[in-house]
Parts: sequence; C-alpha cells; structure tokens
Amino acid sequence: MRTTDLRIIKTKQALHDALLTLLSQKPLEQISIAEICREAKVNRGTFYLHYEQKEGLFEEYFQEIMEDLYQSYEEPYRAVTTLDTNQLDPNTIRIFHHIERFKMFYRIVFSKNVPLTYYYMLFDGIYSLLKRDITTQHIHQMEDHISIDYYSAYQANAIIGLIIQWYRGDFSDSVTMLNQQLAAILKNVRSGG
Amino acid sequence: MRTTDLRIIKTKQALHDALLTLLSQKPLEQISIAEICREAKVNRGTFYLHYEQKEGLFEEYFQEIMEDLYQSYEEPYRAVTTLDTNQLDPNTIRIFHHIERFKMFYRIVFSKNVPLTYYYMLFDGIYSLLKRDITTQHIHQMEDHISIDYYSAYQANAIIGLIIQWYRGDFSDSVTMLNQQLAAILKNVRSGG
DNA sequence: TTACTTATTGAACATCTGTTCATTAAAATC
DNA sequence: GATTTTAATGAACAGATGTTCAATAAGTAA
Repeated sequence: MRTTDLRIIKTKQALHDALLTLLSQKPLEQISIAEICREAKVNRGTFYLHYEQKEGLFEEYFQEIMEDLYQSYEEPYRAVTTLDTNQLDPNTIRIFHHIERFKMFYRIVFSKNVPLTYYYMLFDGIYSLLKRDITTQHIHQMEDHISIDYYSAYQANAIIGLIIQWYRGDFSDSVTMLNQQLAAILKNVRSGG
Repeated sequence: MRTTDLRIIKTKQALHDALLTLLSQKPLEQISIAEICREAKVNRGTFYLHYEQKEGLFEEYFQEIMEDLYQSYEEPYRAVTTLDTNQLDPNTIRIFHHIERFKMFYRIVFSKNVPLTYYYMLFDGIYSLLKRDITTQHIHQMEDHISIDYYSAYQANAIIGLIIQWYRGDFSDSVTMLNQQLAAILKNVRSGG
C-alpha cells in the first residue's frame, strides 16, 4: 500500500470525483458506498481496501478545507475600518470568512445525521490555532491555576457556538455581522457584563 | 398510534430494555436494529412502526437525561465553601455534576461515530437554560447590539467545550476541578485576560 | 524486456436495512 | 361479553454492508 502507486492514486481520484458528483445531488447520509463505487467505476472491495466508511473518504476533503482555515488564520488582517476590533485578536475573526467561503461544505459538517467526527476536526483545528496564541501571548497575564487546555477548549468551542447559531439561520447573516457579534461579546464580557 | 395503548407501551419498554442491555456490552454504532429486535423479541417491522433509526430509540433516553439536567440547573446550589464562585451564576456550575452522574451516557454522546443530533440536544438544553437567565438577568447590562441568540449560543457551547476537554481525558478530572476552571476562566476574562 | 510485486477485480457469502402486505391477536369501546 | 379498532407478526423483497478469495492486470524494478 505505497501511496505513490499510480493505481492507488487513480482509484482515490475516481472515488473523490464520484463523491463530489453525488454530493451535488444529495446529502452525504443518503449516498451509499455501493453508489460511490458504481459512479467511480471502482470495485466495492477496492473501496474497503482504502477506507472503512464513506466518512473516511469525506475526511480527505476535510483536510484540504482545514488547510484553508489555517491560511485564513495566518493571513494578515485587512480592511478593519468598519469594525470596533481593537480589543481582540484580528486573526480570530478571519474564521468567519473561511466558513462563508465553504458554506456548502459546512452545511454538511453541521447537519444532524452526520457523525461527530467532522465537528471534532473543526474543533481541533480552531483549538490548536487558539492554543498556540494563548500560550505565546496570554499565559503571563492569566490566573495561574487556569489550564491552557481547558481554556483553549472553552474559547474554541465558544466560537463554534456562534457558527452553529449562524448555520441554523442558514448562514443568512453577513460575515460582518458575525464579526461584530464576536467583537461585542468579547468586549462585553471583559467589561463585566 | 395512541401512546396510551398498552401494546405500544410494552413494545417500547421491551426495546428500551434491549437497548440498555446491549449498550452495556458494546457501543451504539456496533448495535444493529435487527439485534435490538432479537433481544427485545419484537418483530423488526414493529420497530420501524415506532422509530426510523436506532438513534430515535436512543433519543427517548436522552429526554430523561435532559430532565435531570434541567433539575440540576434549577436545584439550589449547596456546599460552595471551597470555591471562589462569587462572580458567577452558581446554577451554571451544577452542570458538571450532572455530566459526572451520567458519564457512561455522555461517553456515547461524545463518541466520534455517533450522529451530531445528540450534541445538538445537549447544546439546546444548555442554550435554553442560559438564554432564560441571560434574558432576565443581564440584558440591561449588555451592549445593546449583542444578539441574545448569538450570545447564548456562544456561552452554551463554551461550556460544552470544557466538557469535551473533560471527556477526552475520560472524565478523570474531578467535578471540583471543572468548577474551578470555569470560575477561573470567567473571572480571568472579566478582568481582561 | 522480463521478472517481480501488488492493487484491483468479480464472485460469493452471511447479515442488515427499509419497506410492503395479508394475517393474527391484543387492546379499547360499546 | 361481544364488537370494533389497530398494533404486532411473519414472510418476502430489493438493495446495502462488510468480508474473503483466487484470478488478473497494472505498476515497479532488474
């Protein structure tokens, strides 16, 4: 099972393409492994040679999306003119642009019949970004008995809470609105709301 | 399909018992509907008369657990002696006792192959409790452009973030530790960490 | 080009899913 | 207690899952 073998690359590509085609027609939970294999013209046994479930195939896309999240986070923040963001890390706030860009994708991630795995992948992504910043920037200001891990989990999931609320309104609120909400919440909480 | 019909009550009870028996042996995702029906001595067609998936059966338990969560939240807070909790709503902090009490159950809820539905049921439970308090207690102190819905989602999911971190350490930290972490985080953030 | 390695295939298998339908039997209603 | 209503049953169905295996073909390496 060397990943450089052309046969493996071709098979995986065919399965990728088939999944994308089917996802444009119906949600993931209505797509069967057998269907993906028929579409990809790949033997069903071959599928199980590479993945355990269709979710495994989906996760390979997730990795690419997470790459964009990391880049969104690293990217220098531009055009802050309309926001009162002086109190918070501007990078954090780029996350909503990323979600907006892939909202088709996140509609799947947050749909209720999908396994929790995807949620954890998003959580882990935001968690590790926040943890890095919290460790380097805020540790010296924090109460010494706060666990960095718990604190990062708290902050990361709080942001996902906003995204869940956003998703439930079918992402109809603007990115600007989300940015304002996060800014206001952080400001409010700091001043003792 | 009147829910008072004795036949329905008996059938559901048999399915409930069967699920509990099987859950003590293996995780939900490894239990098939056919298996539950064999164990319950109920025809498989009858199962589909009452539920669409095994998850629907599981959700009926969830409702009972949520009842306990609501009671935990309402219950007057006792034995605060060791905690520095003067800054936060003591009710909030009762949530960790509830999770601890049903940790066997929450190990399922947070396992990665389970559908997101359960997460949302927990989220909605905490969300509505927090929202009620936020609406009645804090609205007058808050920045007026903060959406109560977003703010509640933020706070509810932040708490679940702590629970996820706790779960990932297999709930080995004590309830007291969790209470201290939440207290410290809220205190820290208020004083501008 | 040849020889070696290994991914893919097709077929088969037991089991599960989701649904339908006539039949049976248990509960509700009179 | 007799009658009506309806939940539960068993059988059957097409399709899906997850696995195994020998045969084949596609790729790699000499």
